[in-house]
Amino acid sequence: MSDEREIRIQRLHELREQGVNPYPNAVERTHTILEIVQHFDELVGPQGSFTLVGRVRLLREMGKAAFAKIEDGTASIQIYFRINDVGEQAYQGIKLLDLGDFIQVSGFLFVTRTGERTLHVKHYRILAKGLRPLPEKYHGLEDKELRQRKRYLDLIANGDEAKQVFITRSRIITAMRHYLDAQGFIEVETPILQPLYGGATARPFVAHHNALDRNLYLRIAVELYLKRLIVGGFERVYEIGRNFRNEGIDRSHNPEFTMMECYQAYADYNEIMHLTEEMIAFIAQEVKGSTRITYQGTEIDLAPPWSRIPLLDAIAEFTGIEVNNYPSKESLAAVMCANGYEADPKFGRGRLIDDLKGEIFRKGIPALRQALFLIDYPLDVSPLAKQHREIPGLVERFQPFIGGLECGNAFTELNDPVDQRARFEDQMRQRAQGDDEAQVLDEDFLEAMEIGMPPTGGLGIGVDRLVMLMTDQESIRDVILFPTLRKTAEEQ
RNA sequence: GCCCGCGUAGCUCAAUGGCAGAGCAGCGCACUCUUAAUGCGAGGGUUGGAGGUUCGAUUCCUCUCGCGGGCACCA
Repeated sequence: MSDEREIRIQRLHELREQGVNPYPNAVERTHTILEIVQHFDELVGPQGSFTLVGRVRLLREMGKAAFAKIEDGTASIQIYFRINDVGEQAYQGIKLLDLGDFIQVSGFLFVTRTGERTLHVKHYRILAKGLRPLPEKYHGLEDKELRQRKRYLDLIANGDEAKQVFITRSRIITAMRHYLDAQGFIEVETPILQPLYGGATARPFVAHHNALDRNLYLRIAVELYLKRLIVGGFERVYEIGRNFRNEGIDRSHNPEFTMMECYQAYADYNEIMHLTEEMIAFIAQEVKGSTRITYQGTEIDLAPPWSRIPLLDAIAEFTGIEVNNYPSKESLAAVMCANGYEADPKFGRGRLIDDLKGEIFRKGIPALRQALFLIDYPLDVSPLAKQHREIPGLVERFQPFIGGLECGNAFTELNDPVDQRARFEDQMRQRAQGDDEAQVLDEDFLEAMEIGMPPTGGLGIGVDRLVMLMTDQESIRDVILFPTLRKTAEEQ
């Protein structure tokens, strides 16, 4: 490795000795390569003069002529050097060029004998010298670890395919903003460093602020801050931002991930369900040109309306367990074990029901791979959601599932401060019993709610998972440019 | 955290209880329309790391690090 680097450094010195600056400040460029490629037929001919820039991706020397391929951010094109045209001295300079160098080339356009559109170079100069070799040109970079650790190499070596995921990601977020803005939502920014964390069931990362000499938490959700803004009189707010949860890493979890949360005053979860399916269908239409997507081999139509399935009905249908027949956690745990499911006795009844939810998705049932809403969840695992208007023990909560991926969470927000305090106190009891993921009581938030919070519907969407769906990626690490990884051997 | 799999040259991959190989990249030479250019030549490795078994380990065993998959946890 250092061999090749040494050689390139040597060439760098040679360039400097010849009075050439290998890293000039100013660049000339008349066209992007894409502009040239798209209008080639109009521009072709020996009278033309075009100046392009790009990275050298291929270099074939043939004695007194040479072909290369350069690539800018838009496209790539073949270029042709001939000793008669660039001059002997400049031609010898090609020997100091390496794959990966950036160059600026000027010349006219022609078509080679074999039909390749090519720039015939009259003048060139180096724009930036690369000191390390690029990944192999044919197979590209296939090592998943290297692709993630050194994303720049992935983007170079695997080209359009690698870039497309992240271009689509950007478009998805843009489309999401357009949709919400058009619905009258305003985008806000709330603290990432929080004195108390809340809004989700998760362990936080802890940071220390030196000047204040206190710990702050990286947010696990933005929920409680957005609700304060609803109290403050904003009717529709949203935030798209990073959340941090101190938990394991797997195909659908990264410790830092992007979530969109929105809150709409005077709405309930039925209206939010409508918003959710409309928004995701809109995004698909904008990004894919269709509401139909294929995820991991399954065709999914995101066009509304999606089916709405009460959670307990789904569990009954796909596990045979009628949860309502087992009103205590002991009886539910017993029937779960009898049916071959694990039931950890330290969990509450709602949590057992939530586990059954996980089980039905693990079965890979085709009906559950479409876009759907599971609705009406147990109260004790939903401390921020309002009690169901008709069914005791449940709350008005739903989760959108697409392709079997849980990609959000929403409810009719609890706005009764007395009930909210009781729910927090229940969470604190669970915390005292050793559940370190139970939510913590936020007195300032309760005070806000006591000022008066209108009936409100709220939604959180896991943006990374939405990107996975729209780009047909099986791992969240493939839709995050720099996913969280372990330390390398050198770092330890 | 637990279980399974993987880790060989810069990249993509072979191989074997007995001298570790190929293609691409790099180096030298030749070649004025190439297309993963071609031909000739010479290089390149602590086989992730540490230890053990063995006359001999890259191969077998133990530990460890990293990656992937599954489980657990969560979204």
